[in-house]
Amino acid sequence: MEENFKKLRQEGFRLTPQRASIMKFMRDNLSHPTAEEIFSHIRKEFPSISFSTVYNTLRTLREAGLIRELLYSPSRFDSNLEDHCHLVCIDCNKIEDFVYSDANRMKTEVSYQTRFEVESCDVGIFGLCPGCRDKERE
Amino acid sequence: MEENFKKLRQEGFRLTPQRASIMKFMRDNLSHPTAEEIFSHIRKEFPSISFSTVYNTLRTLREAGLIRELLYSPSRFDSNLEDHCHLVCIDCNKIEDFVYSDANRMKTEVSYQTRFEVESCDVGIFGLCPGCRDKERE
DNA sequence: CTGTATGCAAAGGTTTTGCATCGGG
DNA sequence: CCCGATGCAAAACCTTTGCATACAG
Repeated sequence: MEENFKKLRQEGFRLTPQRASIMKFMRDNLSHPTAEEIFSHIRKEFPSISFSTVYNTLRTLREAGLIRELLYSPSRFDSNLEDHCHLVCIDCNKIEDFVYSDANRMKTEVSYQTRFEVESCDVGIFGLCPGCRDKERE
Repeated sequence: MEENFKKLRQEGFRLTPQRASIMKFMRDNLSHPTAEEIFSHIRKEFPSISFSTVYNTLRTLREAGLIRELLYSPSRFDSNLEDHCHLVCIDCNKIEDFVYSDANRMKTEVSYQTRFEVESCDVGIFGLCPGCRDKERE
């Protein structure tokens, strides 16, 4: 935890009590909470905290590389029902397909090792598409 | 395409010109369009089409099993920065982790075979968690 | 002290819903 | 013909932004 506080400061952000509380909650919580869930929990300790502080803090933590966000918004629609990877550009938001032959093996592994009933899967690979990568280097 | 029309009807939905047009657009379009992009395109053919028809149609096509939707909303936050799978329950929306050892190999494969600069990945496996699976069978 | 973070309210963007009318089967 | 689909408007939901105040460094 101290390490995370240090990293936050190294990235040029201040360590406020609200931020520390959210960071602790995230560390102790494996359930991938939504902003709403985080807000509800933190409010017990900081009754006056606002939604915007929660959102701002989450963005800050994301920018400091301390958390990741699972997000597709707006949602996207795909008529390709075969399991395949999506190469998602974090800059221009374009999505390309990438055929990944092991998708089925992965699903089988989950079915085999857990009691989860697998229906479909989506592999998102996030990064920079060739165009945006070149732009970034200019 | 005829096959898709047939399946739509088999699932108990009507085939309207608007739906047929959206289905054709989805089939010809590999770019994972958003509802807004679909709306803009379909409006050229049906100037009077409304956003709600687009959304309703997309839900219908999803329910008929003709398209899939890439969506996490509201977004979720994860302090586990290691690459891992998420088992997402499509009924109760809970997310569990599943360690998938091949995540790195997958990223390497993408780096190797494409000019995409990989930063992170997220493997979503969708289905029913044990609890909801049992509930469904009652 | 200085400038960033907070809290509030308001706006922005995305998706859903209610309802009268239309039209597919 | 009937019931589901459309189109419109309004609401609901999720997230971001602007601004005055508070407080971390």
